[in-house]
Amino acid sequence: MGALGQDVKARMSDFTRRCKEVGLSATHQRTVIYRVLVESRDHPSPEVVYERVSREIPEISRATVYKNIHTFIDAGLLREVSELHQTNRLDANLERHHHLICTRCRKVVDYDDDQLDGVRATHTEPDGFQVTEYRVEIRGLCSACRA
Amino acid sequence: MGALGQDVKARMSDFTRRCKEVGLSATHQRTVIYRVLVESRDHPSPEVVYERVSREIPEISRATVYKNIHTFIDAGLLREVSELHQTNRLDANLERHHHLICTRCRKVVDYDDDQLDGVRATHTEPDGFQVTEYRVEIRGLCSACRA
DNA sequence: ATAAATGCAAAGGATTTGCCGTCAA
DNA sequence: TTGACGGCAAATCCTTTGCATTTAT
Repeated sequence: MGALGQDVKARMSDFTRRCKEVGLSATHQRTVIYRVLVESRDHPSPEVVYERVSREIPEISRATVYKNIHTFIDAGLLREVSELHQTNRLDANLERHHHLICTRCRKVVDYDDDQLDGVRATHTEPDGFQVTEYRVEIRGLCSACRA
Repeated sequence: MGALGQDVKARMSDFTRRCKEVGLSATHQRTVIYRVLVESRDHPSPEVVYERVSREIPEISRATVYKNIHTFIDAGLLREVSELHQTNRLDANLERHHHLICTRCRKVVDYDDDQLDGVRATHTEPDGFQVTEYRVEIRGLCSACRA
């Protein structure tokens, strides 16, 4: 078993433990969905997760996949790459700037900070990417949602 | 006219100029859509843009708003806050890390970099936000899309 | 028994597409 | 008079919801 295998094993026992902590039953469906997620390195969409899980559980429904993705996110077992996926959000400000994003109400506020403008990766061409821009996303709760 | 007003004026002439450059007619609809975007500080969704534009042009259709948003993005007149809004993208890696995002094919790759982990805003509570996390998004073209 | 979890199908929301009419070069 | 643009409606894609059934405790 290679390094990834070890990792999957460790994360699956985290999964089991966390399920107990929050009172979730680790059903067969949930276990397979979570394992597929842990084994995926490509940040799959729910549809892709559904496809992959379907190979092991052909009868599974999309609803189960979607519901459990939410369940895992609520339990802190899973994250979204972007919280802004429900609808497009537009920005006519073409100057270099960053964003404050409220993870609760999805408010987005521009944030200018020279210090952040200087952010650079250590590696010049990370993973073969031709980098065009570094953007810092500052996540948290806006003043209204903190209250 | 306040500072924002000046800004809107300047950006609208950028708009007109850029339209000429790329051979787009600056129709009434386009001009109003773009002005609404420039005047909006809340990073609106296409639906919200449609509502705001509708006040001035009640007959406008959503299709026109959506089509022109794409047109503006292609022309470099407008940006998306997140390129990952068409579908959710999941991440079971709970360790602190950052992302490389290909703006063409939407590939997302994890990126670990101690240097980026140290990124902090200059202001302790920017805009009243209670910050929980700083994430750096490195945008560019992946090796496949560069080719 | 009781609550939680699944699956199906329908509904809902966001976005895109096809098509046709109109307008300007 | 040709191509670009706008508007309508249908289609599509993604996601959620309601409800009946099953499963676990």
